[in-house]
Amino acid sequence: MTTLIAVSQQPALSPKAEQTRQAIAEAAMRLFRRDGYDKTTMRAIAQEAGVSVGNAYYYFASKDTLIQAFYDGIQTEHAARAARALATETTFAGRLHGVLRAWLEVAAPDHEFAGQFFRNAAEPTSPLSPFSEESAAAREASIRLYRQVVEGSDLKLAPALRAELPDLLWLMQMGVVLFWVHDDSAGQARSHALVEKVVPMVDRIARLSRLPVVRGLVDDLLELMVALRSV
Amino acid sequence: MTTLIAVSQQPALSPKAEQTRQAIAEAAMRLFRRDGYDKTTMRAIAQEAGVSVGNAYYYFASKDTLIQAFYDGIQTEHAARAARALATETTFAGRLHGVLRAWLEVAAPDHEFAGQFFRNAAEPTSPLSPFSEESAAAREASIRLYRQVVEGSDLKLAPALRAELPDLLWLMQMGVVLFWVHDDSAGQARSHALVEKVVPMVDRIARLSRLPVVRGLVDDLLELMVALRSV
DNA sequence: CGCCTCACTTGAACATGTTCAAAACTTGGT
DNA sequence: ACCAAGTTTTGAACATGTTCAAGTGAGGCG
Repeated sequence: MTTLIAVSQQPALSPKAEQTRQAIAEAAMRLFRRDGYDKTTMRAIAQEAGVSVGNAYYYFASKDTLIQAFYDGIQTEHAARAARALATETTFAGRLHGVLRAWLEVAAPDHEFAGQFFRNAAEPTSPLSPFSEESAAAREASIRLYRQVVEGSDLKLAPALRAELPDLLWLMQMGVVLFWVHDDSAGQARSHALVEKVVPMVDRIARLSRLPVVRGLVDDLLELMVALRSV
Repeated sequence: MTTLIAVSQQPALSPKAEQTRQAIAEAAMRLFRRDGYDKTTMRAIAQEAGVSVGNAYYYFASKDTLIQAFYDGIQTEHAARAARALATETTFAGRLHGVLRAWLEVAAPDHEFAGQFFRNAAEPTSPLSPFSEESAAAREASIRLYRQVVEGSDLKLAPALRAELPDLLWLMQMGVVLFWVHDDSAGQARSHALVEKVVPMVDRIARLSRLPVVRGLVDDLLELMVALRSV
C-alpha cells in the first residue's frame, strides 16, 4: 500500500498562487534555519520572498502555521529513511532501532530551531499539537510506520497487544522527541543513549509479554488504553 | 528536615515595594483567571493593580514570569493537601493515589487557564520548564513528596529501586500533568480514569519487582537512568 | 473591445509585549 | 532643613504579529 499521501488540503490554487505560496514557505524556512524562529520576523519573511506582509497572511493564517512545512519535511524524510532501515532489518529490535535512529538523524540539523517553536506544538489547542485533529494525517502515517515495524518482524505477540503496539510505539516516539527537545548534550548524545537503551528494553518486554507475570501487566496496560478511549 | 523553603530569590524589597509587587501579581492572577492568559494584556494588569506598565516590568521580567505565582500556588496547595492524604493512607497504592488525586483536585479550577500557558512550560529554555535550573527547588520539593509516599509505605523494594523510585514517580506525575493538560473531557474525567488505572499498575509492578523476570526489567530501567545521567 | 468578477496583492493601521530615559520619591548623612 | 545617592514609578516609544479596506490584474462574457 503506497498511496501518495495528500498532505495538502487547500482548495487548489492557480499555478501562480501556488508559486507565491511556495516562495513564502521557502523564505520562511530559510530564515528560520538561519536566524531561529523568534528572531525571524514576518516582515523579513515577506521581504525575503519578495511579497508584502499581508500576502504572507493570505496564504498562512499565522507565523506558527509556517512551520507546518517543517513538520511535513521531517515527516517525509523520516518515512523515507525509515523505509531503508525496514528494508534491511528483520528483527523487531533492529527495526525499531532503525526507525528511531532515523528520526534522530533526520531531525538533528534542526535541533536548536526545533526547541524554539516546540511550545507551539505543546499547546493543546494548537493545530500543531501531535494530538490535534489537524495533524491526524501525519500521526496516522507515523503509526503506520510502527505497524510495519511490528508486522515485518519476527515478533510473536498476543493478538490484543499486536493491535495496540503500534500506537504504543508511536507514543514512545513522542516521548523520545520530548526528551530530544530538552536534550542539550553535544550531538544529542543523551537522546541516542536513550534510544540505545530503550530499544532492547522494549524488545525484552514484548518478548516476555506472554509469560504469566508480564502478561498480567501488559493486560493492565491494554485495559488502560481501552478505558481512556471510552471515557 | 523542615527548613523553611525560601522560594523568593529577590534581593529583599522595601515593604512598600513588596506591596506593589504583590498588587501586580494578584491583579495578574485575577485577570488571568477571569479572562485567560492570552486575553489579559499587560496594560490591563497594570491598570488593575493601579500602576504603570513600566512598573510591572520593574518587578517582573516578562508576562510569562507572572505565572510563576500560579505555579507556586499550586505547588504549595498540593503539598498541603497531599500531606493530609499521607497522614491517613498507609499502603503504597493508597498513598500514591492520594497524592496524585490531590494534584488533580488542586489544579482543577485552573484547567482551562493552564492549557493556555502550558506552552511556556514546555519550551526547554524557559525558566518555567519543570526541568529547568530555576524550578529545581519546586522539582525537588515535589520529589521529596514522592519519597514520603515510598518511605511511609509498606512497600518492600530492592534498595536500588527504592532510591530511584521517587524520581520515577515524579516523572510519572509529569506524564499525568501532560495528559491532564490535553484532557478536554468533562471534569477531566479521563485524567481521573488514568490515575485510577495507573496507580494499581505501578503498585503491582513495584510489588513484583523482586520476582526474577520483572527484576530484570527493572534493572534495565535503573541502568537506563544511570546511563542518561552520566552522558 | 469594454466591462465585470474575483483571486490575488498591498501597505498602512492596530494590538500588545517590551524597553528606556526621565521624573518622582525615599533615605541616610550632614 | 538640605543634599546626594539610590530606589521606584512613569508614560511615551519601539518591535512585531495580525487585520483590513482598498488596489491590481487576469480571465470570461456580451
